[in-house]
Amino acid sequence: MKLSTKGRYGLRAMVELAARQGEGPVSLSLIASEQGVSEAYLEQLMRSLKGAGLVSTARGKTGGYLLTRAPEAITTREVLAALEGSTAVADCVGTDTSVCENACTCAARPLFLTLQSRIDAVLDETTLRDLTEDYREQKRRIEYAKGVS
Amino acid sequence: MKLSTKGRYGLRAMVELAARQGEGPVSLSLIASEQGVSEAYLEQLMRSLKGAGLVSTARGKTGGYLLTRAPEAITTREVLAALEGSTAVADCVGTDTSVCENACTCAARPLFLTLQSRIDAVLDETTLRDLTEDYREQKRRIEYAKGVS
DNA sequence: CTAATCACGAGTAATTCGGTAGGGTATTTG
DNA sequence: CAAATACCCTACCGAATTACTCGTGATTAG
Repeated sequence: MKLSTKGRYGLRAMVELAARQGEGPVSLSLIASEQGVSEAYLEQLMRSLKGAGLVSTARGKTGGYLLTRAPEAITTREVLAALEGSTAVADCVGTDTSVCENACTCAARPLFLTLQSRIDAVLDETTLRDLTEDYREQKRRIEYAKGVS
Repeated sequence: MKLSTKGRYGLRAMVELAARQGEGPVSLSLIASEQGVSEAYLEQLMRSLKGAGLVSTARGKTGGYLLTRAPEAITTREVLAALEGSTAVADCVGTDTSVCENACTCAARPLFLTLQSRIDAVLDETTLRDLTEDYREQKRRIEYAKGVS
């Protein structure tokens, strides 16, 4: 059931990108240092995200990554699907219906179906904008705490 | 995000047990053949379930496995937790709060928290009885189809 | 006794996870 | 142009996990 680091790191990178929208291309090294992830590893994740059409890139000296859509138009489900391949809890409820379609005698399938629909509902209704707001709020609190101490 | 075979097979075994309640101890070989799982592997899963107190066993010639509670009193969350260790989607929202408690700067944590609560809600409200009803219905349809052909 | 059953620990092949290493290509700044 | 700074891509690798199997023993009905 657990999400892999791909999903977690990639999601955080996307939030970082959303928080810096309008600043122009954001470099890999900045995202990596800000989120505490290895540059080489993060690059792989960014490639997956690019392949899914969620980010675009600018090469060259002032290059970096950019969201292709507004943060509120990118759902966390899209992000996770791009990174983890799918958000399905079991093959028989995934997008690939060739496996175990309706002939499936699996006693647990009804559970998986409702589970999947609820999970996807949360992921569909949560966009990068939602997460970015929380993130900014969190950063403000940390800055404030620093000023006090 | 995907459930392992432990969770899937174990859940199916529990449904089989629930469907045969009142028939006395159900042997491993019967469950395994009925659900199409290797006997040796299933035994391990049953051990986990026994360790969690969800099934009891009878040894000897007419031995086998029994549910310790009524099917409607066993939630799918209990079963999955016994088999997979936990139903947490990330360590920072699991039962072990020592990891990444509230000081966590993770941008994705709010998402994980709501996701987790929705997942657990489904798993808590779905009992073995619910799945057993679907299973019996399914078996009836298959028997009927056989009679027709 | 003996055949059928659960009990338990060890081993193992395959896969996934979580990266690292290192070269290549495009673009910009000076 | 040249050098620096990006992204682009492939391959590999160690460790952990998954998904099993096997062998041996204990227990009980008939």
